[in-house]
Amino acid sequence: MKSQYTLEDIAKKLNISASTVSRAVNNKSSVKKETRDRIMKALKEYNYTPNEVARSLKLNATNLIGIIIPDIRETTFANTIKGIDKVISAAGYSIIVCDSNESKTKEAHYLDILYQRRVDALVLATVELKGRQVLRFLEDDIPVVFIDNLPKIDRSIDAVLIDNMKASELAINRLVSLGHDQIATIIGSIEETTGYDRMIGYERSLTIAGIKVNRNLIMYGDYKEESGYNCMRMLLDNRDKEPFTAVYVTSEMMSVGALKAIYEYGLKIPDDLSFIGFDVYDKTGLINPGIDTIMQPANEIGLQVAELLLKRLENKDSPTQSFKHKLLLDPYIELKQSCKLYRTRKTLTSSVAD
Amino acid sequence: MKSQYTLEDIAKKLNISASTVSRAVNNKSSVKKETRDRIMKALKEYNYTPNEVARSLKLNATNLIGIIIPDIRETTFANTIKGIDKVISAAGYSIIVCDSNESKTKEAHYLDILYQRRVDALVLATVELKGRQVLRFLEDDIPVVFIDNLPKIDRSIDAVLIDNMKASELAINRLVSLGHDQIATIIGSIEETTGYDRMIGYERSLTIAGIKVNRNLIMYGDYKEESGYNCMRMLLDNRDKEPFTAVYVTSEMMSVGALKAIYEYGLKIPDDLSFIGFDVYDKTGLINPGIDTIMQPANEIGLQVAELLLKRLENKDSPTQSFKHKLLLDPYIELKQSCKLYRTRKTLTSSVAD
DNA sequence: TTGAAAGCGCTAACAC
DNA sequence: GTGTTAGCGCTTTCAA
Repeated sequence: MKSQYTLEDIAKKLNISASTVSRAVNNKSSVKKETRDRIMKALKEYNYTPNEVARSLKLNATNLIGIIIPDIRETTFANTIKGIDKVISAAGYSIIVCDSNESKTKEAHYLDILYQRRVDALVLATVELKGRQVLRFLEDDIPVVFIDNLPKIDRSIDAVLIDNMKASELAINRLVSLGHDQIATIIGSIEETTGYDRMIGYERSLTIAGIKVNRNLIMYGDYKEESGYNCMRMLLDNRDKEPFTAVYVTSEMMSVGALKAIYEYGLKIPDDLSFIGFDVYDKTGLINPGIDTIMQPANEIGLQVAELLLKRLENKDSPTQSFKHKLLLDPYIELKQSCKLYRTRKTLTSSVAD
Repeated sequence: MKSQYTLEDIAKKLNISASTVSRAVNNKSSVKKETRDRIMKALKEYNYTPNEVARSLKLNATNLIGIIIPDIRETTFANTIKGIDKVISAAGYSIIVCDSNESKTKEAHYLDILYQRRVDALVLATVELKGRQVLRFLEDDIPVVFIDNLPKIDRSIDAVLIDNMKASELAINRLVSLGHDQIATIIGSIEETTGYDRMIGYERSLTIAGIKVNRNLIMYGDYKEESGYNCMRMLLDNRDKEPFTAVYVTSEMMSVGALKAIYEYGLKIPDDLSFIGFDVYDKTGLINPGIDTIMQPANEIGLQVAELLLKRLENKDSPTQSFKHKLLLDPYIELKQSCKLYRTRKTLTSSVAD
């Protein structure tokens, strides 16, 4: 008993036309109840399943969403994907996931593939800032939503991001409120909007708090663990000349690197140094001491991306340059035990923990 | 300037037939060099991209692999997907990822969708043990590879798993070699092959070591954190009647739950209790004390799945009941600081750490 | 070496 | 309400 029957097959068995069967399958207009019932019965009997490929070709829509991310193992991306999948699958779409492994070449390759596959929309956490390849999608009016990072292209685009300035504000305000006024930071590449905004947020919060920005306390890394480690070492090596009582590190892996450097120096957190990280996920709750961290609402990002996508997909008719959305979601801060009250210029033997 | 040209479009511009252009695009037999060059030039000029959907329909192959997993946020699954993607994308396939969220209903739904989409193959970490739905794929000779867990179906299937008996052996042998002979364990559901095998491995290793299995030291959970917590509490509550000096917990989230219970009781690891977990990922290295853990080679699993898949995909002609593979990969143990030497029946005040 | 034609499975005018 | 027809973009016989 063969299993892949076509509309034609079913139609023939019932001595009716394929179009009528199609209409019944898709609950389209006007099929006589009696006919519909016969069809439904046959559909079940022969275990008919529509062929999405043929449908896609005919309708010029694949119901497929392409997603390219630099590393699926990063909890924040996995969460975002999960959020997207949840909303989008309920609307009849599926997602093709591509892991560019932080490589521009692979990203470019995947963009080609996804274009060939005629995905209906694209979600992109790009590592290629020039974004030339993406233009093709935009020109064809294929919705593209950027996450995590914005490319430098001369065109209005859809994006769902966190408010990175606010992220830094959360961190700095927290430290300032604990009495810190010598706060070091490790920032990612300021070539990227993400890094740039986080730096601006850092500087602005300090300024607003009446604290002078000391550029010697700002280090620039590349989001990887090693750069966090190296930057932290440099800060610590220089600590007698440029003292600081707290440090704010702006990515997960740089946070990890920085913490390793700190522990290597034999320093205790929070006693010797207050620390705020970024995206330091602790699913297990076993990280000890717990690290205060700024977090992106990764799942929420996914949900918002999906909503935006669906909106775009529904209004495919709208003009090319329809109004684009740049959604800025709020980051939040997770308080654990890595920050401590600091009494400036006072001689308390031991400060009180928060 | 429109961007989606078809073969026909290109052919017309060159006053040749679409079939010739097709042949050139696919590097097929016998196209005169001169014609080929003209075609290639035009392809570039008009920025032609083949339409995979049409190709899929014609060739009855989508080059799409469906993957269904219970939770993409689990590091082990993310790793496996990454492994699969790496190999498979190099071979021209893409993956559709579906997160069943541990729900049988969603799993069933996704199976439907993937079947409709005519994926060329399926990778399945099933939560539905009966696996009726999967039969359809098998009947159509669509390759299916199981990971993580085996369904109870009466049919030979492909699978890539770890050797779960060996996993338990690694854990128990380690503890035994440290002198422990009262070893508790928390096992997942033994309805599933995974849990069953881990239990057998536990019992066998003890027996081989000449230690009598004490069933009161075996608890059964459901892989979730809460069950790990509850099981551990029961063990601890009963510890004066059924003493144990070490515990082996067989899943990540149960490990986390168990550890929380242990800490709540004010016990110190490894001083008061030696502990071996399962899949306790510590990407950051910040878990303190570090937890000894059995690990699945998740990325390697992905690579093997992909290789197996490609093999199946190449031999589509082979008979329905071609020889199936059950690949058992080796788990490994990660040693940190959660186990300690235990001198049975001796009165050392403090044991020596490993 | 190339072209014509058929057809993959489906949907949507359009006619009746 | 239903059937006929055309066609989505591609590949592949078969014939020239």
